[in-house]
Amino acid sequence: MATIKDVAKLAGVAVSTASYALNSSSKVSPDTARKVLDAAKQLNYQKNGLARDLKLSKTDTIGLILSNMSGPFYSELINGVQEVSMSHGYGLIACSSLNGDTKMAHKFIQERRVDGVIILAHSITDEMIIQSARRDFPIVVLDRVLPHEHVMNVASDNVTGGYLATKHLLDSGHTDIRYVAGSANSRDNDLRFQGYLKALQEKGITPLPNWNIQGGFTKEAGYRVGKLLVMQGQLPTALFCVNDEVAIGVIQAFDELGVRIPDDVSIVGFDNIEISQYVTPSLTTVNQSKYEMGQLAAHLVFQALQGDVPKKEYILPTNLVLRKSTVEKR
Amino acid sequence: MATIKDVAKLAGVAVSTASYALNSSSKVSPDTARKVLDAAKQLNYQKNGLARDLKLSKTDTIGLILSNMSGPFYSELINGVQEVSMSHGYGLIACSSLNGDTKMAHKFIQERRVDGVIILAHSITDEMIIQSARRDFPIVVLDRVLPHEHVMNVASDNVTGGYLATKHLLDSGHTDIRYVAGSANSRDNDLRFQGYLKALQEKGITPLPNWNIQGGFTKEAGYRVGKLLVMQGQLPTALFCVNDEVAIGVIQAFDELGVRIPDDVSIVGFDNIEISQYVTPSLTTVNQSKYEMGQLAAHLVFQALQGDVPKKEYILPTNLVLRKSTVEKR
DNA sequence: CTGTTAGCGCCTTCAT
DNA sequence: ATGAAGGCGCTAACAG
Repeated sequence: MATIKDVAKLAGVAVSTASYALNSSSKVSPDTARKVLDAAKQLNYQKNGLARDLKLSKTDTIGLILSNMSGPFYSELINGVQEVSMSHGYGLIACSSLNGDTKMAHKFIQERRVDGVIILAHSITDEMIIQSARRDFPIVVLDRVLPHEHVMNVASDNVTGGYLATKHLLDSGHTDIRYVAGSANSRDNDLRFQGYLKALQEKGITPLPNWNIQGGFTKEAGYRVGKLLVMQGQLPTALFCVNDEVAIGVIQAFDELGVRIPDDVSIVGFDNIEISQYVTPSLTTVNQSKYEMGQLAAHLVFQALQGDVPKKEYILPTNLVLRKSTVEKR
Repeated sequence: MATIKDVAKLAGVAVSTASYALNSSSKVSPDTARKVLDAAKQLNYQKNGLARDLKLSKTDTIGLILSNMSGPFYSELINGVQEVSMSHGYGLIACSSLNGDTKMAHKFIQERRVDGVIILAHSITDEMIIQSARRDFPIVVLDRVLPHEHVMNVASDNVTGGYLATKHLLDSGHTDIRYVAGSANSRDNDLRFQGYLKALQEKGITPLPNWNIQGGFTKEAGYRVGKLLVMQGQLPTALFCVNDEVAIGVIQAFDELGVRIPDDVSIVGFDNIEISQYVTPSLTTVNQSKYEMGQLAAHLVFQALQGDVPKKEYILPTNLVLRKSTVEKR
């Protein structure tokens, strides 16, 4: 591998001059510049970015840590982050902590391989985050609350989302509305459940303990719950699922067992992932502003990087998307 | 930011000793190791990964360049790459060249910020790739042919895929089968079209020029083509679309205009993206082994990194997935 | 087992 | 406009 030294030698100039030329500084005469560039081409010179980053103590890139790079939820979020990063002349690299493998995340967060980081992965511990957040290393966490001088929190309004979903069902005449939960230790899950409870309470309905059904966050979990519900023979008239994937699993189970949606059971999901509009029946769901979330997160990183001290907590609105999986109860 | 020097000083040892301790080398006594680790904790020391990478001339991570990190096609591919990378103790970082922004890709490919790279993005030019491929910097390109000593090619069997799709339609009694194309300069598109032609020829059918319909690779393109076809009033009985997204766009247009699928028109897609099973009617399509593709690509990178010289070209099988968007012609 | 030291490749101040 | 030189933070010979 040719280094800048080789280029300088071949061009017959000093290293510093070569560096200037290569970075198109105006401090170098067009003539020498051309000589240097020629030499570089001849040697197929490629700059070592690591050396440059080390020297300058910055990478001009920000990192995005997801729990699963390929999940359906992330598409729009990524686009939001990407757009803003690009407009600031920064690059974006993403990694996942799939199966709890935090190795790469660790490299992002603890080893200065990026200038700032956005985290949407619960396998990254609060402790790890706190250890690294500094004025010159801003961290934005999505969907978790983590009070810290240099950590910013962005989340959707899960409570209102849960409330809207349940309210819609209530307004449609349903009274037996169950909640299909995600994992117990999830904040999202709790918040959505809170919204659900609030709506019920407003109507003076007290949910039975078994109305809160333990599920999970996956389609498979939803499928299992769906089957179980039918086999137990005690179908409610409406179901609010912690997210769309679960809802889709339930729909599939119901479909196989001859339960009609929405005629027998109305279903509402959460997230408004792309697939939700394509399933049959199309899924009524709570929309999160995923694209805006990505944009905001990235904006915050750059503000902090520029020395501003932005507000630390942000809640993005959610709204109900009416489709065909819910219907007025007759 | 504390450096290893600070840690060494606080622990009262030399930097090298600190380095050994921090990297849990056996050359250091448990006692000193503890001292060093304590000092590190006290200073909240965080290693500078860039310095380490520069010194060792390796990053232990490989890069994945996609044209759009958030496309529906990539999920499984990413998982395949990720799994293999992980099993080799390497990290994986991904970037996208969305809107032709090759800045980050450039950092991956030309600036040694990763140890090897997998490219599935046509905005990266062959020239750029050739410039960087070396024995110690393996590059795997997906869906393009690029003969080069240190570049490996992996692709799906697009021709057979196109053939199978068309053959299925033919076997179902269709004779007026049109092709909805992607962009003209796309190799995938050409290959799938070739398969289509081959199947027609076998049956002695000569396609009219207007059977090859210019579309694009997106849902919107498909939607436009769908509308156009109906407005022109000359519907074929079957359609083979360059990919699933286009097919879904067509389905949507047909649905809105009252054209029944598959009764009026049978439709076959390509890729078997996740959504294709959820649309109504579910989409008959050609499956690509996306997960295996990711695995293979990663494997090749690691083989090359270990000094092996793997075969340069790989074609992965495709197969037809029968669903409800096609039917026997009556 | 521990300390000294030479770079990895680059950028940039300071002289000239 | 160009050159010499220091140093970013780390690892790994080498010497003791």
